[in-house]
Amino acid sequence: MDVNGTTWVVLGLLALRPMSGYEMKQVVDRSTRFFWAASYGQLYPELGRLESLGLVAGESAPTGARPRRVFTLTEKGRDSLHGWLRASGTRMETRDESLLRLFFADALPHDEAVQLLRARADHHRASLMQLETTAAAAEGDPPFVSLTLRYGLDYCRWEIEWCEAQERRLREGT
Amino acid sequence: MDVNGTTWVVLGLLALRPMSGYEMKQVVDRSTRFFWAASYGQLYPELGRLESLGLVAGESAPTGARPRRVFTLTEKGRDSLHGWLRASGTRMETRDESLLRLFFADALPHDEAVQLLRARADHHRASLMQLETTAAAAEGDPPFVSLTLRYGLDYCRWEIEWCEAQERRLREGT
DNA sequence: GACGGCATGTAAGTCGTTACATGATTTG
DNA sequence: CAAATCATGTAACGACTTACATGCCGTC
Repeated sequence: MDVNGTTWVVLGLLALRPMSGYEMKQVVDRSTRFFWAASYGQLYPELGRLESLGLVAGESAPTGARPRRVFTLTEKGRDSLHGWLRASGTRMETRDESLLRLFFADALPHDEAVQLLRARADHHRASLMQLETTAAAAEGDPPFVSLTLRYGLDYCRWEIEWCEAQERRLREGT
Repeated sequence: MDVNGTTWVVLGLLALRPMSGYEMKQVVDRSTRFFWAASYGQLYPELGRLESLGLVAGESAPTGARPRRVFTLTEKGRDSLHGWLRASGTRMETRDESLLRLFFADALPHDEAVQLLRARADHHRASLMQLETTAAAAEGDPPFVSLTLRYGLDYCRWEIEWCEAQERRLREGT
């Protein structure tokens, strides 16, 4: 059937409620973006593909004269989604420039190297604030949607504490 | 000067010691891979490019009749590396299929959804064991190299605890 | 002498982002 | 009426992986 990551984003979002491609992008940017991003260049072609496979059904729902297509999950689409949710593949990839810097930080004078921990903590402090704003407007989310939001909050807090603890350790340890 | 992520991997590794492209791949696969992977298809072309820019210098160092090139960091290369280490860009991207599943888990019966937390914990338990093996053979690493290893260990432990705690919470909360 | 590891390199293909083109609608 | 937002779509580019091609070396 030929799937990719975007497939599951599309099917998963439509399991929550019918929506347009434009709306999907907005939802992704406020939620899964932190662990799974998606762009228009992926979303729109994938919607067309999944429609031709019969996993989603598109219906015209214009706003006045402005064209607009709203998609629904078909039974077949729901089956695929459930199949993936029950599957066990656990692909996990990260590109973390700040950790890469830390890894090579021995090339820097010790003081400057330790500073990198502070920069990393700051970055996660900013993410935390952003997530807290999101959380404030997230009443009534389904339980597992709010569980991943909680994950984001807990993870940021852990990162901040870890960086602070290591900074202390390195300053004392000298 | 036109840089990419592989640029910093190459320069950073050569700051540790001179090595060949083949060796770089091995080192990456045992260390930065978890937060910054690199393949031959990136490493070899990048080494050629950086050599022509004068940031690294290649020297022939065959093993018998088997050709082999060992690269060294030039002064210019060291300057570039320091520039990047002091820069503040903090690009951070993640593709975490297991979190994506969790986000969409409301489409599943509650029991099965909770199971996803166990699968995620198991995955991190496996990573932890792998890192512990790495750690056992990591005496004498430079301080910030072992700091990132410690990060991996601490992060895995935190993930496992988080999943277990949430699983308990969801089972009790019903 | 077969197999696994050393060693370099590239071609093909996938994945993903960015930026643009187009045009309707709402809001200040 | 200008600017922001709604809405769809694609083209070009860059990042990355996989698999292959090639051949030497050590060891069982």
